[in-house]
This record gives sequence, structure tokens and C-alpha cells, in this order.
Amino acid sequence: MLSEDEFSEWYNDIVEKAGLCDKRYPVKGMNIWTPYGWKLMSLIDAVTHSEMARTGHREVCFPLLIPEDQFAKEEKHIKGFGGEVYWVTHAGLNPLDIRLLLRPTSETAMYPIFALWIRAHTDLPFKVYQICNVFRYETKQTRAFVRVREIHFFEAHTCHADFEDAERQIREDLEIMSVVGKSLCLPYMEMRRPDWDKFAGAHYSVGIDVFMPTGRTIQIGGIHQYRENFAKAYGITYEDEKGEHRLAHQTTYGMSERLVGAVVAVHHDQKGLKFPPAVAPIQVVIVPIPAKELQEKVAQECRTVFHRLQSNGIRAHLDERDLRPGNKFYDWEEKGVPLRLELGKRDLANNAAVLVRRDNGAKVSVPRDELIMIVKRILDEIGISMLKAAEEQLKAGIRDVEALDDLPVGVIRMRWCAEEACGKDAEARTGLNILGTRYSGEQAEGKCAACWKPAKTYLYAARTY
RNA sequence: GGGUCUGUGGGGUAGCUUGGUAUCCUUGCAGCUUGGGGUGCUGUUGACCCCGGUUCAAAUCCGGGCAGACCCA
Repeated sequence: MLSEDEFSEWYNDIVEKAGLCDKRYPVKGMNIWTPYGWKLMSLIDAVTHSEMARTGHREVCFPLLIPEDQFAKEEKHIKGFGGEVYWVTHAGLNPLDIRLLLRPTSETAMYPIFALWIRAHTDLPFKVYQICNVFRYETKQTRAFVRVREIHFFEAHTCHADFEDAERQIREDLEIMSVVGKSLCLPYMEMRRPDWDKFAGAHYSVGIDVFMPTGRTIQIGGIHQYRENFAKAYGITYEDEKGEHRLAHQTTYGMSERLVGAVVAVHHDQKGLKFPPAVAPIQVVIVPIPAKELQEKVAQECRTVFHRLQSNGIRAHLDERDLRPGNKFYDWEEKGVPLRLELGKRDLANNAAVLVRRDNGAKVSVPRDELIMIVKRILDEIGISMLKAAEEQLKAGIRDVEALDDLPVGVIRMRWCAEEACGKDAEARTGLNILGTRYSGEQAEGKCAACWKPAKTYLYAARTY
């Protein structure tokens, strides 16, 4: 496992060196998405868009600014976010009567409007989403993609006739999460957050936690059951079949650019990044190996291969820079391209090409006639083996403990009596963050690690980002 | 939330104690050379975070701001 120092230094360095972002923008916590990083984010968003389409969510785009009075309606929500919002207090030279805030999330922008849109049970279930930027005034140390103040954000908001239908939505959200997780080769834990740590305004929250190479976890997604909490505050009601007016039940599902941070952190080695093939901005990089007499011939063949890959839906890049091949190899390995294709004198002779996998370094010579098929197969294999490797890391990172002293590094799993006071006590005594209990549920025999009363379930805790 | 340290070409740095001339590496650009794991040579562009103060003179000293790294809660 990496020490926090090693990881910090490596991470801060690689995100800029690999061209994912530029941190030199002079506002704290606001970085520039550079082309390579933005492409990665866009490809991740593309997975999200396609899952939203599959599950019948419709895309919307709400305004960035929210009036203060509208924001303040749900008491717990404002309590949770009040301290970290950016305010717009002036318009031109004049102070505003009602201040505006930059959305830290869009519940309070959307819900007054949902109240207008939703009138009858025929409007339900109501499922929309948006991908936008939100703003949170983070006071802790910022870090590219992981803790920023302007956040690239995905948020799905749904309204339902009853609690059970909202519960169904949460199961669907978890299914969507699993598709996203697979695309990113990221295994994760579905954690039902303890009551004292749920999302501001939620009935309960499910956190999606990824295991990082330092032994800490990072939350990359959140799924929230709101019950009628927000509907009450914002008057979201519908007329049911019997003509009675009822409050809607609501859920939300959020993810952010932290997905990029998790991909960077989880998949890497000493050479640099390793991108999952499904979202790699470049899936195959072609490096020509020119020989003195054959420069033009090699270049031509490389261009042909490039166009063939491209027209078969593979994200390919032809590196024609005037550098030594070895230099390019290091370059693209650092940038995490899953597959490298070398083509030179030797390959011209026998109509072949050399393929080198980023994940394990395996090198094969393949006939160019079968290139497309083989490339696709290898990209699939890389995805599978990257996921497997990450799954093993996660599994090895979870440690059972009997008591709360002498804790190992990583995620700890302890027996728990399910009493809040006891959970808080465990949190205080370990200095760890409580992740919660498995969403799928777990039964424990034996005694609570904190109070020694009979245990009911397992509680998970870790240091978190 | 509290504290420590730092800001010098695109990146990394020397110089700051003791005020006066800005060092080296890398990258970029041009040319030649080389080419299946970071070629070599030559030439060349490019910097003292911002505002104020002290001073004949500030990268250097002082104050403030902004930004970054780290530590503790």
C-alpha cells in the first residue's frame, strides 16, 4: 500500500503530466479540464447518458443560480449546505434584494418547478437528470478531481407515487452504478450510511465507496431516499386515482468528476496511468518504427491501419511526432493508453503488426488481416483483467476486527449492535469515518466490537477522502 | 476549524541569511543526425505571484493579498 505522502506527490504530478488537467488557474479548487482529461470525463458521461436513456430518464438543464428564499425551504438541507455555498450579492453596482447562490446541488432549483410539472399520478414516475457544474466552497485542502470547488456533476432526480416505487428506483440506480463501475473497472462497496451521516434532507443515503491504494476510501456516488421530506417543503403533490392529493416520494442519484480521480488512483503502476478500455480517450496508439529507407512506406501503412481502426469504431491515435519510438512508448504508457500498436520494417515484410498491452506488458505479433478482431478482443480482455485486479485490491483491503484497538490500515469491518450511540462511540475511538452497513444487509453473530452487547450486523469504517 | 512551510522562464531549481550582475537541468522552437524502449550535436525563445512600504537601489528586508504543499483536530 502507498503512503499518503507518496500517493499525494504521485497523484498531483501525474494528473498534470498526463494532460488530464491544468492546475494553474488562479482560483483555488478550480482547475482547467485539458483535452485529454475532458475526453475521459466525456466518455464517462457518455456511459451515464446511455444508462439514463436505457432506464427512461430524460435530460434537463436547470439554471445555475438559486434565490436564497427558495434554497432555505428544506431546513436540514440548508443546514447541511449553508456553510459551503457561493453567494451572488450584487447585480452590476446594486446589491440584490434577494441574494442568489450558485447551486451546490440542484434540489432547491428543481423542486419548486417539479411542483408545477407534477399534477397527477399519470405524471409518475417522473425521472430526470442533468450533467452540469455545481459549486461548493470546500474549506479543506483541495485536490484535482477529488476535492474541488467547481464540480462536474451528474444528478438524477425522481418522483414517485409511494415509498415502494421510490425503493424500486434505488435498486435501478444501483444497477446503473454497476454498469458505470464495470466500464471504469472500478469495484466498490454499497454502503447504507448511518443515520447521523446521511445526505442533508434524506431519509436514508447509500454511499458508493471505492478503495484507494492508500487504504482510504473515496465516495464516488450517492443514492438518496428522500421519502416525502422535500415534497413537503416544496409542495410536490399529485392527485391519485381516487382524486386525493398526496405528497410525492423522491430519490436522487449523484456522481461526479471524482470518478476520474478514482480511475487515476486505482489503476496505475510506476510507469503511469492505466485507463479502462471502455472510457480511454485513446484505446490504441500507433507508433511507427521508421527505418532509413522505408520512412514513407511505414508511414503509409500506419495511416492505413489508423483509418481501419477508426472506421471500426476504435478510438485510435497515430503518433507521427519526430521522436524516437522509445520516447513515445514511455509517453503513452504514462498517459494510460491500453494498447500500443507498433509497425515497422519487420512487420511490413510479413504483413503483421505488434501489439503491446498496457496492463501487463504482454507483446504479440499479429497478422494485419485479423487486426480489428484481435484488437477488439484484447481491449475486452484488458477490461476484464483490470476489473479483476481492482476487485482483489478491494477484497484484500477489508479487514475484520474484533475490537477497536490496534486497527489495521484499510477498511475495517466490525460487529455492531446497531445502536447509534455505539456507532458514534466507535467513530470517536477509532478516528475513522463510519461508512455504514452493507446495503444488501449482513447479519452478525457474536458481540459488538464497541460495547460487547450482542451484535446485529457489521459496521464498516475507514479513513476517507 | 487551528498550525507550519513555500511562491524565480512551460516544468524543476540556484541565488534570499549579508539588498546592486538572475544559475543549472528539462521542455519548446529551428537545423542536421538518429530510429523495434527516453539518440546526439548546434543554434535559439522564455522568469523573480500581486499590491503597498523601507532604500540611491528589492527576487532578496517589512506588511497585506492571492495561490500552492504539508501537519494537527
